[in-house]
Amino acid sequence: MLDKYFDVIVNVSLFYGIERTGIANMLNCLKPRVGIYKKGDYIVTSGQTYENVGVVLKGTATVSKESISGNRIVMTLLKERDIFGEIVAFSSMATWPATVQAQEACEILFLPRSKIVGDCDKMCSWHRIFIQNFLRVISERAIVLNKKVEYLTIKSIRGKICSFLLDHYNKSGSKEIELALNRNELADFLNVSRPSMSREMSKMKEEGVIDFHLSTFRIIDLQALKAMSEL
Amino acid sequence: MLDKYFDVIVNVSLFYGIERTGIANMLNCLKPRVGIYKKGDYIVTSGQTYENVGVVLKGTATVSKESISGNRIVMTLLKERDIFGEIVAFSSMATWPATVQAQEACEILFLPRSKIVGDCDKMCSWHRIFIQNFLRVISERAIVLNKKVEYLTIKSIRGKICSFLLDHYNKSGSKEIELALNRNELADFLNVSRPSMSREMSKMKEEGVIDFHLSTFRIIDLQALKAMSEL
DNA sequence: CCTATTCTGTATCTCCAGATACCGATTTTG
DNA sequence: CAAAATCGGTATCTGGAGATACAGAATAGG
Repeated sequence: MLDKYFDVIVNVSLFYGIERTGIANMLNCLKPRVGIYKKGDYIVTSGQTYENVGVVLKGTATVSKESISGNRIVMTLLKERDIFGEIVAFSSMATWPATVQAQEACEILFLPRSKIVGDCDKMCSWHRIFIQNFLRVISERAIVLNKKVEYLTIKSIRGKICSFLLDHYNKSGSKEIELALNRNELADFLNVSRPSMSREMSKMKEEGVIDFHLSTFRIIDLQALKAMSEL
Repeated sequence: MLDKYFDVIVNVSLFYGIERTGIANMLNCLKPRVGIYKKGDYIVTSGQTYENVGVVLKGTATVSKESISGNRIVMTLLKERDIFGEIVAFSSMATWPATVQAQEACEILFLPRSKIVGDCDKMCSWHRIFIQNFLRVISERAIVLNKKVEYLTIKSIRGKICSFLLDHYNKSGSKEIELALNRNELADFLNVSRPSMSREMSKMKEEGVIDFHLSTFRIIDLQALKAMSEL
């Protein structure tokens, strides 16, 4: 029944490192449900009883949260192979904290939370890997959030830019940085306004700390960059 | 050998819901190590190879991070029964991202990461609970971080205060709120300066939206509070 | 119970960053 | 290839929040 989705499922991070036959056995034991949605359909709604971890098999969906005053804010965009609800699964929350809605026609795999840790008696070897994967996915989500908190905590725009560039430098080891984000997205990520960010970047270029053209950045004065990274 | 710590261990969140005998068996299988530290000793240092999840059995310790420019910033204070390193355990990180140092004489339990998911063949029932606990602890850490990101993303001080109070209201259901934080801690948490926060709170009091005296707050105009919660 | 210390509210001054508008550069698309 | 749409840099103006200083309230400690 899940055969047609197999090529997608095999590449879902929760199943990394498990062979096709293992996954097949596992799905047998997890007894997942597949939901099919039309564009605009609600996949889960905020406040609804939480029961399953979701996996997008096909299509795209938005994760949104109703703010206190009533406006909906889109928080994430989900695409094929993305997971949602994985953090709620094992917390003590009983309901969905956000709404997931089909942005285009969607097919979703639901893995029952109760089955994941396994009442599968023999706790087969692939099940162990599955749980490790689960732990890894959640942990990495936490690490990303932690990093985000670090950026947001920096007060000045300059400090944010410097930290951002330094992190890239530390990861790649190269003073030449190619960003995947455009200015709007970067400004959004750092939680500042685009013109203010541009202004600050231009100043830094003038001062000879960095150079850039469109999405290509180059660190010129590494020392200065470090010194300014936490103003 | 671990007998003297048992009353502490029983109350560690990772072991919730497991009977004493279960915990004893489990510790047998996890083969943990206990480390004893004097005040000021380094328990783990940033960059060191990651191997164990830590549990504070006795004493207090600080978690600190070296910023890029070299100053150390204390991020958390650990006390008896607190866990550290639980998020790194299952990520793909190979080294400690922060330093943990004994603030007073400390005794620490180290649970080897490799044993946690269990090469314990029969995956005993308490082991399953242990892993569920682990998942819960990490998930809840992620949820807290997520909440923190929400607060930090709000631009205005007023918005932050409103959201903060509303969250408390939603949790307790009461318009009378007793805070555990003092002004400095609250300002720190919201990442604003204390005088600026006080100024804003006073304005809101004047406007008849809230009332407060020291750590006792009262919501007067709930509608107004909601309306302002995301300026 | 009185002193010392910490905590909280308030005023002033300065300035950083947001909002807005606009233009040129770049990319997309028909 | 031309027209349209998106994207990026810059200028101006303004407001909100930070820094600092200080005084009164609350709490702790002897």
